[in-house]
Amino acid sequence: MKQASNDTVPQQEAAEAEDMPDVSIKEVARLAGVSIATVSRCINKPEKVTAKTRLKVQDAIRQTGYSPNTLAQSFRRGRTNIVMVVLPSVGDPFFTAVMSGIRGAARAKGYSVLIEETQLNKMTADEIGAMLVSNQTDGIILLASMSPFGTEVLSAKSKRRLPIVIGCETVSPELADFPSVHIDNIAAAKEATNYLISQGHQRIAMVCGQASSLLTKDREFGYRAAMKQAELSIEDGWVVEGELTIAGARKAARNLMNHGNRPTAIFCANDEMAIGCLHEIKSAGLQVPRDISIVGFDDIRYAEVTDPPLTTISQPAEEIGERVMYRLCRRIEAGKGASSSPEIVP
Amino acid sequence: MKQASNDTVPQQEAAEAEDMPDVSIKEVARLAGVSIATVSRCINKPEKVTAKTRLKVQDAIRQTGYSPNTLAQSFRRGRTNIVMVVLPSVGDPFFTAVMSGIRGAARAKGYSVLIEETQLNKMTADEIGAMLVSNQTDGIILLASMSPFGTEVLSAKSKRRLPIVIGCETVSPELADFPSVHIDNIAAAKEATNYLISQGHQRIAMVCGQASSLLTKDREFGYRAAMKQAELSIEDGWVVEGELTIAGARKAARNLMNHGNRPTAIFCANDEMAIGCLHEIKSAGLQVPRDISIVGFDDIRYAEVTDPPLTTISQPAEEIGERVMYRLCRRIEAGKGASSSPEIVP
DNA sequence: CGATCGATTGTAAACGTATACGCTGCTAGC
DNA sequence: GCTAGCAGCGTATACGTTTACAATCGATCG
Repeated sequence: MKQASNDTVPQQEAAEAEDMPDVSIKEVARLAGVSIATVSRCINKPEKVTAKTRLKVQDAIRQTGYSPNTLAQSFRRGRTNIVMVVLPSVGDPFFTAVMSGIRGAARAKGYSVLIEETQLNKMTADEIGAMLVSNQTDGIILLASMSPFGTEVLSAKSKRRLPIVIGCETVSPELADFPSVHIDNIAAAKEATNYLISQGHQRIAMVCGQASSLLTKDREFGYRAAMKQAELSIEDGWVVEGELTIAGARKAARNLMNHGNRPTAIFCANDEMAIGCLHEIKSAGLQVPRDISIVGFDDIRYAEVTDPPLTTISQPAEEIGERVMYRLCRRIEAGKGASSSPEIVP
Repeated sequence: MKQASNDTVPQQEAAEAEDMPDVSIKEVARLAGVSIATVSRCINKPEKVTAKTRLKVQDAIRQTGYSPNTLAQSFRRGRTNIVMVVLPSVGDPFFTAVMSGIRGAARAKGYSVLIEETQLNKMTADEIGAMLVSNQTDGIILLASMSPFGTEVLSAKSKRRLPIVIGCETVSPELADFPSVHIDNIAAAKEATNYLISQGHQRIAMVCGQASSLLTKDREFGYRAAMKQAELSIEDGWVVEGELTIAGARKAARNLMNHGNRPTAIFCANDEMAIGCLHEIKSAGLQVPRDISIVGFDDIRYAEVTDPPLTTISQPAEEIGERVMYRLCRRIEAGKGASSSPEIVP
């Protein structure tokens, strides 16, 4: 299990194509015998140029191996065609699926995607602010709650007119102004809880994430609502807050198993935690679902290969990703106006 | 399970800070009563400026809410402080872990990370080429094999002097010039196979990825070497090539279970496939490891929560990520020269 | 006190592209 | 054949920043 590295410098340098370090539009213009304006037009608005000159220019481009300096273009146009996605962790398969949708839409629209994580290397508010304000990007998709970072976002947004769209995460009051795409987490959590109730469970616990995650808080809210509606009581200690990781879930599961009034079912705020609970419970010698039932949330692909298969609430992750990206694109292209009316989709 | 969207336009506009759409260095200079050069120096080389003027300038900056135009900076400096990472799929937990290392190092060095996937939306060679050549980035980390995409990389590299470092993926001959960081996959695969042999297995199969992935090919090579060394034969149909997904692995597992001479052990090229095999075999009513043993590769975090726990070859994923990023940084900073001698690390 | 040198600041050019504006030449209508 | 109109192209400027070089200021030393 060794790690090997080699670091040889490429030697075959002057190959068939003598490498041109920096061929600019000027060189192309000179070679084609036209002005740089014409070259620029050939590239960006070919219909504004005669077929003849277009050919000349295209030849020159091919000959020089010219490709426009993206940095200069970005600078001139004030556009980078890069969007930033802020999410808690790229390790979460759910966000991975959302990213997949975002990326697909981004590719279709000609954008690159820059990813920033909030959880991984605990960022400071300053870092977040700097990140958002460094306008290397044309817009931002927030999949993570920004609430721990104060209102930096707001100021960033008001100063630079940077389009921001929120996905997945429920919108906190101070961000209510931004467009957002997400499922109705409260309703979905109610559904999950009702499912357990319909199976005859009365002592139902919940494992959710930290308070900073509005997402899981909404799910907790739905759970409590469903319990109340069914007139079932929630004992102290049945709602466990843990890190949104396997390890965090294990700890939560231990707490629940040691509870004086042990629940017969657990609703987990996401699948990763459900998987952690499942394993911890089985490790403790209990059986699932005979002794304790578990329901997860997100329907990540590992949910199908657990033993027993995990019951989970499915989110159309990719679709959410696509939608949020397209929404952002509209925002970017529209500059500022053009807001669409709210949509509801199944 | 509804999807709700709201798209209201922010209304509270002229808050306390009247938003300045585009305050440039000129405005700051005017306000501070100095030249723009001095302002620039205050920001980039504060030691070259008197404390008094520095204060004046800082005041002006605060007053105007100025922040440098990153696009102009990038253009001027010819640097974006963005690096690109090309990988097969962000969904793979192993690459996620590598990314985590990359990202940590990137943050430390002041870089943002732009991620591109090759597998997800099957890219054409042209797309890859365009991606690589659009020099919005200061350097590229290749975690995915570029072999399906021909030599675009090479030409991109020779034209622009774009630093490229390869990680994880074994280096194919035409890319041997680039620095790379990876474990010895052949040795690790041998180790895995030898482990199974030491457990008394004689009929050992392997599930690996497509031919395009040199990575899994190397692992196959190691497997074959170990088998040969132990004088064990490999029957036709024992080496199954499948997609590097759970579904792909299931199919492979079915093939192996239906094999006339059914193997007693399977070595999988990665954990995701191992998990797929595991589940498919259990679904077929066989027991693991009683009937068939399974060994995976990568040690992703879901490996610990399978039933039974997965035996797997661990890679220092984060460390690889860190190393490859630091290597790239050196490349970027050194411009062109400064190659270090090969290192071997446990 | 004056000259010299170093520290500090200002001036101006450059990076590569996009485009507003003006000029040229062509075509068509009379 | 002349002119009006227009398509095609060139000239020149702007974008915001960094930096080489010049200029200025102050201080120190002779």
